[in-house]
Amino acid sequence: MPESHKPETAPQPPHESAGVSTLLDTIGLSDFLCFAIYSTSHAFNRVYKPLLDELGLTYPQYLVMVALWAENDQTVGGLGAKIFLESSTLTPLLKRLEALKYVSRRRDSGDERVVRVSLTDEGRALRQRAHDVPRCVLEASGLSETQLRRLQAEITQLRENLHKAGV
Amino acid sequence: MPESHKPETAPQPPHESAGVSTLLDTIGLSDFLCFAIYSTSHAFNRVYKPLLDELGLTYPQYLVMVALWAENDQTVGGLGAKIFLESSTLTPLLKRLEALKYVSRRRDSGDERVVRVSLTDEGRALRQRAHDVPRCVLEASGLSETQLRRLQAEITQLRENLHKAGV
DNA sequence: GAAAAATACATCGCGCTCGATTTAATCGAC
DNA sequence: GTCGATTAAATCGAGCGCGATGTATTTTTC
Repeated sequence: MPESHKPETAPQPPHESAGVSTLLDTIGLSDFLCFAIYSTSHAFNRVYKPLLDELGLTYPQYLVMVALWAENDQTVGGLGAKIFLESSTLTPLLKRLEALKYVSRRRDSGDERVVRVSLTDEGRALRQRAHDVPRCVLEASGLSETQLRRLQAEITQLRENLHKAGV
Repeated sequence: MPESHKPETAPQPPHESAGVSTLLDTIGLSDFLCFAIYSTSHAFNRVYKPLLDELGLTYPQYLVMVALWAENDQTVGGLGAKIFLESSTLTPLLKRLEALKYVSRRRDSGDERVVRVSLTDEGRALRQRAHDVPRCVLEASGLSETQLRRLQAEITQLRENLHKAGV
């Protein structure tokens, strides 16, 4: 717990030529990568919302559907590992998808601890109705597919780093 | 509402040489930029949590404190414009910061509609205790400051694009 | 200067997210 | 086979986030 003794509060002009530690003292919100990610995540959500409203889905529900369209019949834990969500988040979310008739939830007959999540016919059919969603979002992003892929790869790498650090 | 009639569900191998529209049919979660952002946002949160727990703050509360350290005495609306949050989110959050004695909330005497949020002495003092947080997170990110700044700028641009699209 | 419109914040309901804990089933050691 | 440890989901409480709505104050319009 370092106890430096420097002046506080007043909006200081940024020191362009300062070293890292000094920079970290004088930065504002806009300098935080985490804030850029945080706020962009919300911005994506706002773009998705009107598109997903038509399907009756929220964004995390949509992610689950995408995962199931790619591979049907997954466990709660398996979905959580892919989407990085805990069962405490997924269980109620999946119950809502079940209430919407898009998925079914059944205990695995071989291992009664496991719950298997599968697409219903309506869940499968939804894929067609959701067909244009990624294209609409791609357009809203204003990025070329090349830019997008590079950015996607860099951020995914960043996520891996953070996971490793979070041991 | 496009009504194509193609086979569904089974995990198809990605067509490396396919055009955009076909690509969008066969992608999985890992191909979505929005998912990379979404999951990395959560990953950041997990890195921040143990650091902020010591200060009694959540991540969005920390953002408000950062904003106030940069410029004291801001309105609810002004904070919301910077952090991209609605009053429905900020009002209860600010009340919690007030309960923690880090900020005070007062109606503006000139315009009684406005609530001004200011740092308390404890809120100012917290800045010292939070001094190492950005450095810890920077280290966890595993990025050089150069990489970090470039990525931060690109994502901020992306956020601006999404805001424009979301008219 | 009174009525209408706009502004700033607060309230409410719903869903997401997590950590901590609980419950049930399976696996391992013996 | 039984006890203990492990595993998989579910449950609970707290906080975030938003859209819709409400309330009080200000500004605008006439």
